[in-house]
This record gives sequence, C-alpha cells and structure tokens, in this order.
Amino acid sequence: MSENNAGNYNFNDIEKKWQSFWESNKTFKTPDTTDKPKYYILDMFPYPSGDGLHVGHPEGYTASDIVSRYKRMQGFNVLHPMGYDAFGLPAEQYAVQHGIHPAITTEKNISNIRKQIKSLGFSYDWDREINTTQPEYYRWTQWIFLKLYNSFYDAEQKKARPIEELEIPADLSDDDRTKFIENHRLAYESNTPVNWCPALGTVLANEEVIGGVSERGGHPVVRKPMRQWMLRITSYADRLIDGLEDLDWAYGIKKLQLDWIGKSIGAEVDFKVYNDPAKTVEVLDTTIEKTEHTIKVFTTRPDTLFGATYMVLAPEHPLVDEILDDQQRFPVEMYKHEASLKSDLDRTDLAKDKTGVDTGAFAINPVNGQKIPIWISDYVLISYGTGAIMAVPSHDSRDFEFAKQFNLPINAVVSPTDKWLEEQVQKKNFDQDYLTKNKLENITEDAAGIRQVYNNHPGIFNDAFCGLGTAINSDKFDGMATEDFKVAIIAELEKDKVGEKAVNYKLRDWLFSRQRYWGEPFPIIHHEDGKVEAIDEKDLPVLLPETENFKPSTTGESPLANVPEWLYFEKDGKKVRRETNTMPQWAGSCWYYLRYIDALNNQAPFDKAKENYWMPVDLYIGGAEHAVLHLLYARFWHKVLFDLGIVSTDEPFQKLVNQGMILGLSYKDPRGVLVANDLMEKKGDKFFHKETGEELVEFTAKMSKSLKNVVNPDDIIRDFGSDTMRLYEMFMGPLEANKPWNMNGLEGVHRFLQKAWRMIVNAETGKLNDAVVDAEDCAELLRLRHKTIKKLTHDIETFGFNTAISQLMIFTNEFGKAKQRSKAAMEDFVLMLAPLAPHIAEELWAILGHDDTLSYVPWPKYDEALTVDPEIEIVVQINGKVRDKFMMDAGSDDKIIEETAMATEKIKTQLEGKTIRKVIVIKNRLVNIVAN
RNA sequence: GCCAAAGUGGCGGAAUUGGCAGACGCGCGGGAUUCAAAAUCCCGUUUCCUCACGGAAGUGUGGGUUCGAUUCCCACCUUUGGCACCA
Repeated sequence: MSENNAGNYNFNDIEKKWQSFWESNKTFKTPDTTDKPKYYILDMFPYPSGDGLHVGHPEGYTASDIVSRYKRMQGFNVLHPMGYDAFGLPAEQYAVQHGIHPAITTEKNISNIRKQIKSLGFSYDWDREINTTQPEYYRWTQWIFLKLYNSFYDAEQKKARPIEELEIPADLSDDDRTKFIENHRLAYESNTPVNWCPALGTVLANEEVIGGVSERGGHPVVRKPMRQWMLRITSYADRLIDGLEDLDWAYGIKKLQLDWIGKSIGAEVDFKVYNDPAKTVEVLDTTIEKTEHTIKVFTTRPDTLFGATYMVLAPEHPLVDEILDDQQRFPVEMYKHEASLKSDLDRTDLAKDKTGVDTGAFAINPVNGQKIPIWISDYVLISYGTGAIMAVPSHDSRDFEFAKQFNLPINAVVSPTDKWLEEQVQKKNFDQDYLTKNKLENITEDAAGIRQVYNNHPGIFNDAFCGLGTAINSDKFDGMATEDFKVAIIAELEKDKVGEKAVNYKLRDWLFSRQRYWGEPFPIIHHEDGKVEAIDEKDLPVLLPETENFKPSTTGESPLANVPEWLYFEKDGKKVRRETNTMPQWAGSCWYYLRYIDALNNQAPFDKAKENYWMPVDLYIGGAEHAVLHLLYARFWHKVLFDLGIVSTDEPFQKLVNQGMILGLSYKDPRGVLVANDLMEKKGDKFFHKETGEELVEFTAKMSKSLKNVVNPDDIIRDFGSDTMRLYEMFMGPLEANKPWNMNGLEGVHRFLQKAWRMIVNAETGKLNDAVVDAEDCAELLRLRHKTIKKLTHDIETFGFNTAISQLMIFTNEFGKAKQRSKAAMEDFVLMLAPLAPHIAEELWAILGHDDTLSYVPWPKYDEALTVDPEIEIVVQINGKVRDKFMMDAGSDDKIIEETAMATEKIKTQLEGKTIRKVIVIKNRLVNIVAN
C-alpha cells in the first residue's frame, strides 16, 4: 500500500482486527436455549495431516460459513462447530519412523490446522471444538461401542433392542446360551478371512481395499483368517435403504449408497446332488433320492431354472470335498490350491478368460429332473449368496462365457425381444466357431428365421440375452412374461419345498477392528477360559497406554500387545487380558456431530434435551469421497442409537451438499506417463519436460504430493487476504462441480473488493466517501438495489454463490459510477457482502457508523414491486430469427404488442411479399411472426 | 463392461416454466490519466463474410418434437467420478 493513500483497502490489518474481535467477544458462541428457531450446519471435520489444509478444504468450509452467517442474519440460532478426526495411520507411521508419540504429532498438526482455519475467518463456535483422540471424547465412542455390543437386532420389530431382552431358547446348555447371545450382538467377534495388509500391518475393511490393494498407500492385500470384531450393519440394510428416501441428498450419492448395499430379490433353490456310480441315466424322475447332499443357490432369475445346464461352486465351498468324484480329486485340489494363492486382484482384473474344473459330480435340476454337472470356478464368490450358483448360460453373460469356454450345453428359455435380435444380426455378432460346430453356416438372417434358430441354439451370437422376455422351453410356463414367471415359479418351488423367495445384499458386516496403536481401545477383556467380557460403562474410558514402541507386535496383534502392564490385570481374583485391537478411524466420525451439541459434558455423551433441540443436522457439507464409507457408517450408528432411545431422529443428516473436488493442473508425456509439476517448463503456451525436452500435455488431476500440484491456501491469504480467497473459491464455479485450480480469476475478485471499498470509503482519508449521502437514490439505482437483494437471497439459499458474487459486482459497477449513492443502499450492500467476505464487510459497517458487529443485523429485505422494470424490451422474430427490438411498458396487452411489432419499418420490409401464417406473442418477452 | 454427473467464446463460467446464447470475471486490443510506470477509468472483444450498413453460422455429434430447443425426446462420441465376475 502506498503511504499517501492511508485509507486504502488494507486487508491484512482489517482481517487481523476482526478475527481478534470475533474471538475476544465470542461473537459466534451459540446458546443452547433461545426462542429463535435452530439451524445446525455441519462441516466434515478434517484429519489433521502434517501438510495442513490444501485449497480443497476451504471450499466446503467457506460455503457452510456463508450459509451460517446468512442464517444468523435471518434470525436463526445457528450451530456451526469444528473439530478434528485425529486418530489414524499417518501419525502412527510417523511415530514408527521417528519415535515421536502420535499424540505429540497430532497436537502439533492440530494447532497448525486450527491456525489455518481461523485465518479464513470462519464463524465457528470454538468453545465446542472436539478432538476424537482425547479421552474425554473417545470415552463416549467406547460407550457407544458398548451399546452396540449390548444390543441385538429384532428382525420382527425391525429395530435394535437391549441384549437382556433377547429371547433365548429354554433348553440350551450354558455354552450354547453364550454362543446364542454372541450370535445376536450388534458387535461380535468373527474368525472369517479378512483383508490383511502386510505392509500396513493391519486388516482393512472391504471398503478400504480398492482393486486388491489398500486404499491408502496402494499396498497388496491378502485374504487371511483372523479373529476380528465385526458390526452387524447388514441387519440394517433395509433400514439404510428406506431411510434415504426422505433425505435431501443429491440423487447420485443416494444411488452410490444403494449400489453399495446392493439389495437383490430372487429365490433360493435347492439342488440335490446325484451320486450315480454307473453314470448312465440322463433324465431322472425328480423324486429319486440318491444323495445325502443338497446345494443351495441364490438366483435373481428363478424364471430361467429350466435353462440351468450346470452348476458352479466357489472353490472354497465346503461341499466341494464331500461331493467330488474320486477321479477328479487331483485336478480339483490343484485348482483349489491355485485359487487360494490368487489375490483378489488376480481373481478379478486379470481373469479375462474363465477358469474352472469339473468335480465329476452331478446335481438334479429340481424343475425338470435333468442331470447337470457340477463345476468349481473362482468366478463364483464364496462371500456372496450361498457361494454356489445354478448356471444359465443362455441368459447370463458370465455363465455364457464359461459354457463356451468348456463346451457346456446352452439352452434357451427366454425368447429375446425383436430389438435385441435385430441388433445382433445388424452387428453381425455371430459366433462363427459355434455355427461351424453346429452346422449352422447357412443360417438365415431374417428376423423370424433367426428367432427360430436362436430358440434352439442360443449360442449363435457372441453375447447372451440377459433381458426380460417371454418364456420358452419351460414346460407349462411357456409364453409367460419374465416378471410373472418369477412369481409363479417361486410359488411352485415353495409348494414343493425345494426353494423360497430370498433377498441378498452386497453389503457385508463391517470389519471394525484394526491392529494399530493410534485408535480407540475396545472396552473388552478376555478371560483365560476364553470368555469375553465388556468393561462396565462407569469404568470408561479405557485409556491408551503410554509406550515407545509403536511397531506391530510379533504375534500380528497391535502394538498394545507389547505393553504388558496395560495388557494384563486382575479382576475378581482372576488374571484377565485386554482386547488389543483398536477401532478404525471411522469410529470417531460416526457420532462427532452429536458431541458438538454438548462438547464439554462429562456425565453423558450429550444432554438429551439439547440433542432434542439441535438434531437433525440441517445442512451437512463435505466431499463426495465420503459418499459410502463415512455416511453409511454414521447413519448405521445413528439408527442404533435411535432404536435405543438415545437420539431423537432416525436419520442424522437432513440435507447433504457435496462440494466438488478442486483439481490441480498436471502434465503427461506422449506415452501418458505423469510428470511432476516441478519437472515441467512452460515455453509460450506449450509445456516441455525439463530433462527430456519432450512436449507435455496439460490436464487436470487430483491434487497429490507426488505430482507436486498441491496448492496451499496460506500463500494466497498472505498475498490477497482471506476475503479474496473465500470469494475466489466461490466464484470459480458451482459448488458441486469439480474444477481445476488456476489463478486466473483471483485478480478479478480482489479488484471487486477494492472497488467495493472505494465505493464507500474515501481512499485518502479512510473516512466515509463524500458520495455516500443521506438521500434517495434514483429509480434505476433503487431498482438495482432491490433486484440485488432478491437475487442474493435466492442464490445463497440455493448455493449459487458464483452468481451471487457476480450480482454484487454489477451492483458495485453501477453504484460506483453514480455521483451520489444513498447510505441505506450502501448498508444493504455491506450486509449482503458480509456472509461472503466478512472481514471487509465488518470494517465497512464500522465506517458507515455502526459500533457493533453486523453478524446479527437482520438480512436486507426487498420490495417485489421495486424489482420490476417499468419498460421492457420486446424482441420481434420472423420465423424464429430476431429481426427487431423495441421498448414497451411492462405488462402491455398482447394485442398492442403485436400491433406495435407489425408496425415497425424493419418488420414491414421483411414481411413484404410474404403471407403471415401465425403470430405468437409472449408477454413481456417477444413476438414471433411465422410467414413465408 | 455397468452406474452417475457433465460437455457453451482464447479461459472460469451465466442463462426462472422451452422465448434475445455468451451475464459476471479473467485474458486480449484500443483509448484516457501519468514525465514514465503501477493503479484507476472508458470503449471493444463467439466465429465467418462485408470498408461499412448488414448478413450467415453457432451451446460435443447426428436425428426428432415445436412457431421457437443450451433447455424436452432418441441414438452416438468424449471427459470426470464410482463400481467391477454380487448370480
């Protein structure tokens, strides 16, 4: 700033001044009792990483802050808190490498990130700040775990109930009784195979494994059976689906959750295994029983049962060893061994060609008595459904591929739609090998003919028909539509007791334990006789022990197993051992929004009356990357707490808005290899590799350390101020859209703030600008003022911050030009600017002569009548093309508009020699003359 | 492969229910101010044809509905994000 302009916009001083004003006056402290209506605005709290915030974080925080400040001015009691999701792997890995306790690293990172957040001037109530790693907080995370542990899901009432209310069959032994109870708890121990990540030294939830490698770090993951804690989220699958309906969330996010839960409705069908040493009979009476085994399959297409020509079991299926034919024992064992060595990655991505082995055993198709072979293949997953399928190669693409690979029979039972058949013919999608093999080379290609051939040879194409159609080759069901057939066959199966309606979910129970130090310890102890016991609520928290060794223990347990004085203690005269697993990072974030309501309570997680007042969260803003994990887990916990009467709402987050990602500019070479930004050299408007000299292509990519395209907000705040930073992030585009970060528009919003400053302040004196007077504005300016209030009100309500800012720019451009401007208009302007750029607004408010903060001054009101233009430009079109324009009083009669339009010289000339066919008049907009 | 979102000037983006495409900002060009510069202010800026007046084309591509389509319908292409043998 130059010295002779003492009154210039000095953002540094202004921002410091007002941040300390807000802090020392506790301007944003939120009372829990007031007669104002409440509004709860929540941000997804950050993980305090060592790198601090990047420019993506403040985007969501700015948006929520704008709404918070706006709602306060609208007279709401606004709860707007902030905290830190501070347990997690990075601090622990840092501890392993540098020997510094995670608590120390975490505290250091938090104070850095807190400073960054405060420097943006967000209106949080800092007295409610929380940190998931503090015992005062995780005490209650453990408390909620005990609630889960001590509850079961009542399938009839469709809700969780205390475990004491579980009805236990009377005739059980003590052991079976315990087992029965364990099998119903919402938190339970399990020994099933889990995703073990050797590099991280811990297990991971399914959701944390992407394509066979860990989501964090990309390390290989293997399947390994281990004792783990699970949460019975699958019990809530239907509730989690149903609850979505009334939520004000983007459709895409709801869809992601629906897909993740993956509900499918179909039938379970029993296939009897047929052991026939003679191997002679091809078709059997269905009543024949030459078997002790039954294979249960799940299918969504019971209508295709007549087309089941073989079965497939997952290699891990327990019946494989029981049923297999001795002659096939060797290849089957080989295959099982190979499959067990394959990682998930190999089993999915790389397995383009299907593999499998015949067990030599047969099953009987329950609907037609046909004897069908049983194979094993890793395209059938042990973890979904029953781990076994009936294969209908004609109408399932996976079975189709497998059948072609191994020459298994393919029988059509659904006659395809005309459209599909035509498409196949048109694409010439014929399988030539199949045609040759079946002597069908001279196949006719007309539609009716092809259907005939298809119905007997569904293998003629390269694809299976998987859609809905009409039943064929299905005995008495022939001619039925797929949907009706499904209903009819399920009834039939149920009548014959060989199957029933069934529902399956992709969602699995939530693997809830990790072998780490830096997480919440489980409030669980193990007795020497193997009995498990929960620690009493009143003895919480179970504190993390002090240690200097953060490496995983040699037993595969967490580092907690290395602290014997913590691990063992005596209870009722018996030596007991603590649970060494810790909870995953998601635990703390599953209920933090409830703790904000009563952050300092040391008697309960929160006060019930306060919870009742504040919940649900009215607006939740955060990144779409948490669409499934965090949001699904938190909803699950919330529903359990609701069932137990601990919270008052069934769903926690009423409205959800996902801000888009801010992407970094990145570069790749001609081979598509990514090049870090510090190796890029710009010459003119082209980009080159500094070392190889190759030309590079610019594109946008997620910000990441390795690409060196991370932008830190601190630099921008230093050079332009946080008001500019806030405004710029909002001006870049719609909140929900992904957008690349580039500094192009930064200058523009900064200039806008300077203009706004000069509109009100005399830049030489720093006092009120002489042009600001106590007088009425002219009609045009008055109209602009009311239009601006109207637009700002609408745009903030609908998160259109970019257009809100552009309207304020228009306001500044116009009022800045005027020789005189009313003080009242300036005050309205400042109040409207306040949510977006609060520091400069507070300063301008003071210069306009007010003593106190504007944070609670009522939002300006507009008069609808004053937003309407008295004269409106009418467009005249001929055949839809604009030919002329003229001014007209607003609300003029259609007749007069039409006459005026026809009378103008231009239109008269244009219409010469043409016949008018039709004239369309749209009030206040246009006249369209159709003529030729 | 499947699902979701999105394709508009040199760039970010704007356009109530179908009704003047390109608001606002960046950049660029010209001018004013200045000893000069920065800053500021004013004018212009979709493309093509034309000295100009004016005209033509134009919202990913191709069709369709309509007096009129960035907006609605069908097919396709591209980008981003998610899922990925879930029977």
